[in-house]
Amino acid sequence: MPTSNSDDAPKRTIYDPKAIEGKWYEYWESHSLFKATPQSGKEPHVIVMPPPNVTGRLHMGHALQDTIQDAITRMRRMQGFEALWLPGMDHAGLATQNVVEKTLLEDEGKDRHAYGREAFVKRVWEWKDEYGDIILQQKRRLGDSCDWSKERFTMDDGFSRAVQEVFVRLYDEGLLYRGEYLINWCPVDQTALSDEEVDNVERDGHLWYIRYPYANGDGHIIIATTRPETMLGDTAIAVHPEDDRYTHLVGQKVKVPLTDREIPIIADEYVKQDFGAGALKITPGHDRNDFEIGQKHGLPTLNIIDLDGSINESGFAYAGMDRFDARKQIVKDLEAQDLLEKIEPYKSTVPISHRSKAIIEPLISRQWFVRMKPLAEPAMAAVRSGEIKFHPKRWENEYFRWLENIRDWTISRQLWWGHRIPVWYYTDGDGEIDESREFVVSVDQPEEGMVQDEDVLDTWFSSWLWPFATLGWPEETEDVKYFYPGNVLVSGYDILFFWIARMIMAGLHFTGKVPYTDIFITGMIKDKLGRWMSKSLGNGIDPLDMIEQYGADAVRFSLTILCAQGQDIKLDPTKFEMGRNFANKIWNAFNVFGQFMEEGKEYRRSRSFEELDLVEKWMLTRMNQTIGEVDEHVRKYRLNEALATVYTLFWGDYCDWYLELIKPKYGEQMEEEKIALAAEIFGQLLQLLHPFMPFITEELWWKLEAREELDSCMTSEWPTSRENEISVEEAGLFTTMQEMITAIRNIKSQYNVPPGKEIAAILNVDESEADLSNALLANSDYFGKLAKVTNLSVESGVARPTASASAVVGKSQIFVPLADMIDLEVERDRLRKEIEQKEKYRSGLERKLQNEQFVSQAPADVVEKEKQKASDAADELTRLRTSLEELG
RNA sequence: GGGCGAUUAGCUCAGUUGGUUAGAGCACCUGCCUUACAAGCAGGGGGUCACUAGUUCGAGUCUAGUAUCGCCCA
Repeated sequence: MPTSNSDDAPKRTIYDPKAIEGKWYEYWESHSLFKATPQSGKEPHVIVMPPPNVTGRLHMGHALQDTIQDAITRMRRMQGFEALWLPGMDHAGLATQNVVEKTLLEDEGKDRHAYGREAFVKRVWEWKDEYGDIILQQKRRLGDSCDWSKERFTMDDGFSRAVQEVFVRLYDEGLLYRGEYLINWCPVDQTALSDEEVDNVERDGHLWYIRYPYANGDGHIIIATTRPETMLGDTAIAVHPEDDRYTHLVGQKVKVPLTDREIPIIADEYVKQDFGAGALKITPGHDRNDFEIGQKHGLPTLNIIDLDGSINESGFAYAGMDRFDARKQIVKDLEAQDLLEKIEPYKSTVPISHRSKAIIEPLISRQWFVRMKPLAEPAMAAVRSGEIKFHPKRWENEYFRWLENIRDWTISRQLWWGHRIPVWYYTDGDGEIDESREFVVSVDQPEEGMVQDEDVLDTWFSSWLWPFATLGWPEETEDVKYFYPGNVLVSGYDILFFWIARMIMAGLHFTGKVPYTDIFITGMIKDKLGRWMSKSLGNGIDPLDMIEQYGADAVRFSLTILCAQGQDIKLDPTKFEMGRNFANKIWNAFNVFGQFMEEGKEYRRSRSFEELDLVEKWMLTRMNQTIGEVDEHVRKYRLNEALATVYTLFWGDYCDWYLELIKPKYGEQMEEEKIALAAEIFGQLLQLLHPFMPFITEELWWKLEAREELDSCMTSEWPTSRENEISVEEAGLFTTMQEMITAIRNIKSQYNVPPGKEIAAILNVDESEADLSNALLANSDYFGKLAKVTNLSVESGVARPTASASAVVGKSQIFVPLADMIDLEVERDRLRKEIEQKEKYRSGLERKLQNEQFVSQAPADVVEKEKQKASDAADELTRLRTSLEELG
């Protein structure tokens, strides 16, 4: 009876990322290995990190983008660049103010007004100091190799100065103005917003058809509206100038129901004749299109909605009511007066605040604006000329479309947390602003007694300066001179307009240079059903949980391999198993030779390339070919391809074939020469993997040989392809042997021969292939190790032994004698199936070659290749048929 | 309404300038605890590349159109 003894059970070795990740991050950071200095004498490579919100927590989008930025940075560093990845945070005006306000309300029951501005801002700073760098700590868990000594915050002193100087400069240049225009007002956050902060969403609503009675006589005109409450602010009815139904009415007046006002009927081509009843009410005070029509026709503009979203004192009976309550009441009153023609269900587009999700109220307000057209022109030119390239390229279209239709930017915000607008007003005796005197635009207070504008600037008005203000601009610092302009920006398409486009404008306008030459636009991370991850859906995947569960390297590996050409990523936590399994594979692969290494001993290969074994030459050839491929993929920003290439090399070639062949039998020692080469190649693989999987590669780097303080895989020199260690011919011989071994394994599997069972095999090699014969004879042990062929004979012109299975590889035949195990019918089926397949393949090629146009028009090398394939296939078919005949 | 993207194996996705018999991971089937790894090894099955037409010697790849899904802008 077989007994099981737990002591005999194989020892399980599983890679434990937690045991090493913290240690190496601490090592890198404490030894200042992430630091970049202008004095290095090297060529700089610069990436500025998109600054996360100070209130933010690490999410999968950060994890993806940081992984990419870090991989590029680490690779460039290894390639000899002075690689700077500059980190920092954004003060995120509204978000931060909201967070602190909420905390104050919960803890102390006070709102910010109870505190007062100065005290409140002080509280926000205290909050920032306490919680503000959580996300940056989280980024360290990912392995981000940024230069923390250069960390910046958009509200720190130097940065604030830069923001205010930019304001003054734009004002002096006539690119910044104050004025009363229709803006997006958020009644919840009580501030103006830029167009980019407003989402237009389709909602189920209604179309109300309302009768406006003629002022002089009977009858009425019917208009259709989605917002009946705004009728209180109507200043005209518009019809299309060519609409026969209405042209005779133009110039007449109608009564605005529920008010005492009369308004004219005007003609404007903007009106769509087939929409509603073909007549449109015009409310210049609360609709952007109506505002433009109003301007055009010189209509008065009535403001009927207050900043809190309620109807103001101009609203007759509805004054004081919330805008949506007023809508209900107005509809009810219209109905009562028989002025409501009908109600239709209607999908209308409603403007929503991106942040608060409240319905935006367009209203007239005095704000500060940036004139964007003059800034947009050079920004477009920089991309059009190719000076800046988008990856993938298609985002250029989106960029152009936005810039071509750009509108002025509302930059003032009615908040307390942010950069105070550097504008000063004279006051009268009571301390009130004296509007009769011109304001002064200045960073510093121009005169005693003047008061500063109450408003602050849009957060993006500071972050658009990020690529250079972080380096000390407007001062001409060493950092600015050396590190600016940068190289690559990595970001998601969600902030293409908010940030990326504006940074290009700012860079060109203020420094005269593009801020970077390449923009890598990533896809967005979605849940496995393709939905955005959100708190409300509860479908988010926390990167820190994933790091905890699978390790940072695994998370980075999976995110990189999934990140293809800007496509969104549908993420499922099980995807990280891919990375975890690979890390475990790497870990265990080291043990194959690592277990034989003596501590402190140096292993250096003494054999030249020519003296190596066939499999070693093959492995080095594969290695040296692949390094170039990896570089090429990275150059084209195909990081997924680069990583997949190394993955295949490591797992498919190094582990599955090379290590399997060089590892010693149980109980035997491994030769030092074998260890030396295995370690040499392993080291290069670690280097190629390091940018993607920094922790495990660093750990194993130190196990590979004795290192000195300050050594690191991350600062080691990136491997280059050694052309003199490539032998295509010998690698080809090995590849043929791989095919033969696979064929034998296949036969064993088909005949249910246990993989471990020892067998014999006969290789019938064509006389023309002496190199192959020699290689097989010299390396017959490969067959023993990988297919348990203990008795291999290599011959020419032999016939098939009876009771054997066969296979064809190139010009060679393989016979595997299987004694009484052979089932002739099974073997015939195998061969017939293969002949059928091969014949189909061959006839396809023949057809192609018989096509005269192919032969005459296709490139010669393609035709030659096809001919070779056809003749190879014909050879193989002959051998397969012979085998079948020999079976009888 | 305008623009963009996607549609490839059961699932999730790669596929570069048009040129091997279209690949990977997971899942599935068979056999393996073979002393690095069962988070593994070996072998295998599985595809009308959404559809239609075109360009071409040759199309997953280029062009036009259709369908479905998604995103952005108005």
